[in-house]
Amino acid sequence: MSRPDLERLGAVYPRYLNAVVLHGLATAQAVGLGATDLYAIGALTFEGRMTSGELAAKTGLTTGATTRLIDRLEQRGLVRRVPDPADRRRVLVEAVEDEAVDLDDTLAPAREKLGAVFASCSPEQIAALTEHFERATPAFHEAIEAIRKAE
Amino acid sequence: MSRPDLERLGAVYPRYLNAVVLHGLATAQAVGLGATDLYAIGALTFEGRMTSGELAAKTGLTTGATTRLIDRLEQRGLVRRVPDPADRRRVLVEAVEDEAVDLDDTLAPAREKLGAVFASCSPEQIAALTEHFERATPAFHEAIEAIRKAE
DNA sequence: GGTAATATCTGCATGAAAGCAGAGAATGTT
DNA sequence: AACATTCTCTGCTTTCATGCAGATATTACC
Repeated sequence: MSRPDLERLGAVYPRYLNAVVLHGLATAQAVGLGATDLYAIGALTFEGRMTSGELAAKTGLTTGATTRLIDRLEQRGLVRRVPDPADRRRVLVEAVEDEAVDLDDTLAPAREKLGAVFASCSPEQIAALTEHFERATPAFHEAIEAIRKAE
Repeated sequence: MSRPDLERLGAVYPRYLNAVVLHGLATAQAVGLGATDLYAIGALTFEGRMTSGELAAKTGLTTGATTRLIDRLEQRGLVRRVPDPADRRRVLVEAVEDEAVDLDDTLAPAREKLGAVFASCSPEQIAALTEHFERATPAFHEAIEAIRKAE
């Protein structure tokens, strides 16, 4: 791979990441949630129900703070507490589908604009992007883990 | 473009974005900054000096809150206030290079892991990714603007 | 030159998020 | 059956980012 290509990527990529994060912050603020709360909803939506403790690990919060986080989300009807039948100390938390309406509205502009970006891609480009996202996602999660361990 | 391709992208992409945002949050926390503060540094680094008011517009904060944001960053030596010679009401803010050492360390894991992801791409894939990032960045910024207007 | 508009800063107040330490409930371990 | 461990929750406290409204300084307009 030629050097100019990599240089261009190196210039573009940080700005891109910055924009993604800022969009996340703006979204959270628009729906009246903290950024961590918004992430938690995402995690619950994408990965399904999990225990309070698992959510604490994912968010990097203490278990106490996580209880409060779940309280907040439950009060807004975005999330539901379900007792774990197998271990009654545990609480399973699951996202309430259909209740994230305003969140959906807030994400609409991004969906629209990025939809346009993707729509003008060739199938080969879509394939390349999909593969990248698939590989980058675990990379970010590993980096998160490394960051937290280093603290 | 075939439907299965788009479905796969639709499944992967939200998780990817979630991971990026979470990484941003974890990074901010690791260096002891708020998420907004971290974004501000990025904006100043990538776009160069700007006035306090411009920074307020970019972050979505009031000018008062932005003054405090600059105070915080200045106290840590990450940012510098420079009087605008053309208009002495204004204050230009610029990132202090070389001072973001711990931030660099915190970003190191992501750089490494994502570097590996990019390194195993063909030149064509790199080109597709770079082009995507270039087009997605303004799309996100437009979406941010739309979100804030809708509020 | 005098008044209005603009840009940043300050004081004050508030709300919200998170940590910590201990309580309560359930499970496992010997 | 007793004890230790695990999981979530609660009370309390602290920290901190942010808004708001007014103060101050500078520039623009008439």
